[in-house]
Amino acid sequence: MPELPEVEVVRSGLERHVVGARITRVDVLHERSVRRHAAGATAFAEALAGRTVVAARRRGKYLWLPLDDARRGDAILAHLGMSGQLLVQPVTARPERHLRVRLTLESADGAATELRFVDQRTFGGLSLSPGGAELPTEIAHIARDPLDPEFDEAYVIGRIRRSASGIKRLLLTQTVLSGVGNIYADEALWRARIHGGRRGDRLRATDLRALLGHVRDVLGDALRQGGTSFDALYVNVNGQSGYFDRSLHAYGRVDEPCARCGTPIRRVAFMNRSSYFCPACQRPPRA
DNA sequence: CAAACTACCTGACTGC
DNA sequence: TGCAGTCAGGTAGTTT
Repeated sequence: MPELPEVEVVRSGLERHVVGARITRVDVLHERSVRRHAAGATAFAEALAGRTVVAARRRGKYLWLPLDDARRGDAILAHLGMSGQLLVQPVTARPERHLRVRLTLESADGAATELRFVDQRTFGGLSLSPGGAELPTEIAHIARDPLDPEFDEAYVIGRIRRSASGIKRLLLTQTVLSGVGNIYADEALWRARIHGGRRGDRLRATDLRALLGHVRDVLGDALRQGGTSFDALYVNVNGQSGYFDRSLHAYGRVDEPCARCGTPIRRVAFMNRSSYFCPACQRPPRA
């Protein structure tokens, strides 16, 4: 399940293997994967043909690939959703089961490869952002992520302390800070010994500073290990799985002993998904 | 305006 | 063996 570390692994792979390549052909095999491109699949394919990828950027879980011709200043915008993958493959490789969009590329030395968007659950997708080379307007509302050099911790703490929502819900709100999903939210809260149901406006600034430090650490740790992978749905740009799941302390560990105190990890329903926490280390707020 | 809820999607898995 | 039900969860859009 791609969160920020996984998306960053993909971005750096694209930077290495796709920047500088020219798009010679686009095949949209599943309309839903380009649904964010309002003009439709045919227009998407026609607009990309002949263009050259000049960079690979990221904010939170969004990726974009600015294209040549600075006057146009457009970019391919991508989100992996739940199960999306971007794979660089030789043209001879068999089509993947859930191959949705295929970009045929010609690198500077004339070699042909393919950038393939593969996505089982089709929550992800590609689109063309007309003026989005610097920051696509479609994601202007997405806050900076904790690994961004210009991440404004004081601003984020201020936002949290003015909200009556639970802290886990706030960590998942991409307009407050971006890049954190269910897995890393649970891990950071476990590290900080804070229960996800505690209200933002009832947390001390010092505790929030520590929590955001843990968020940064857990994202950084996962990034150094190449991202998390649970079910082979996520693989990086060359098809390699991450292995951070072995280092998780809370997420997915229901009934297993807490690594700090031995109390069994609990699982509770939360926003149509699950939250995992240690009921001893992370004291729930009064109802 | 903030906060909370729902639709979207496929495949692995569980229980009868 | 088959089949219905559950679960995984990020985001946009809708409702409260």
